[in-house]
Amino acid sequence: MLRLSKLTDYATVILSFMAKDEIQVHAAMEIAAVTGIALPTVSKILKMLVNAKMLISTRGAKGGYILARMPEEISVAAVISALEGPIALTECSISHQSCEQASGCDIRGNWGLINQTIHNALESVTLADLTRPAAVPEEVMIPLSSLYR
Amino acid sequence: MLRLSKLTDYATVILSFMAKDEIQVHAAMEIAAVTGIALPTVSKILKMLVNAKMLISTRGAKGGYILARMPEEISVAAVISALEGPIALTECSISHQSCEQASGCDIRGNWGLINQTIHNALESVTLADLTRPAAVPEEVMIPLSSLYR
DNA sequence: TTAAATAGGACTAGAATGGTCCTCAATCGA
DNA sequence: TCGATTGAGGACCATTCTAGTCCTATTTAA
Repeated sequence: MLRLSKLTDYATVILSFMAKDEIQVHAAMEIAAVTGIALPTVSKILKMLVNAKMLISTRGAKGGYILARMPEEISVAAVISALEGPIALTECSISHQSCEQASGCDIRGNWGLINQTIHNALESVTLADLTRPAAVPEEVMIPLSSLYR
Repeated sequence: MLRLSKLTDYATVILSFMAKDEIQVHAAMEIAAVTGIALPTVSKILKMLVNAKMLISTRGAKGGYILARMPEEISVAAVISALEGPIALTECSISHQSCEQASGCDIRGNWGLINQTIHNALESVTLADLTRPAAVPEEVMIPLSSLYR
């Protein structure tokens, strides 16, 4: 199914809520209330996004979270990476250690291309695109052939 | 990590081996020996591919498996679907049942676009492309804006 | 000083995944 | 006809991963 984890899904929901008024500080509890996601889970996700330098946190009373960058500068690819690590379809695409497959590994190079293609697609969509349903994002072409050298 | 299951990875290895001489019938045991994947696992994958009408099987002595279509006509998207079901990043993209998120669901439409984009990318790469490392696949453009109405 | 928030990590239950195995059915060839 | 070979179908298990919860420490505003 090529699935994205539930947490990543939640993250996009949370981030798009925050993107609506990006200069406002939001507490975890507020976000939980608005999105309907349980507080501990929201909290966990927010911490991950802070670690990924995607959000900035303020501790203490009146504290909370705020976007570190403009919604236009936060790509879906970045969100996925923050929650799930590097975007790659296959194991070998990440760690280039020896893979034990006897004959199959000449495929790897091409998997790299597929990964690249998908990465480009995800990179081209930003939080801003997600929050504005009818908006047309900037034109992005992904000519497969250009990925081959 | 946006990961593909190991079985799907294996499937591509198996299929590319079979694509090398596509008119030959290959037994599961032979494939296991060549690819280095354990026989029961190979067997399981082959059965799935048969169910997906991607391979044709012959029972009995001298039996085995053969590609149902030409390598050029088998897309990576089809392989993934065969092993993992419909390609979709989020749950809601598959079953359009009500999703309980209070405010986040205006995002859904745009997730659909991302899914479509990725699907197109995977659809545009075929088994033939995977087996010929240096080959340039047919030019495929994926203008994001065209996906919006 | 107290209340409100986040930081960091441990922990658990449940689901999914990868992998194995067994029995039945079909086909070929001697 | 019979036996060997090969796939079909499904049950099954162990391990890993995921989602989700909770606890304690730290920071800050009032």
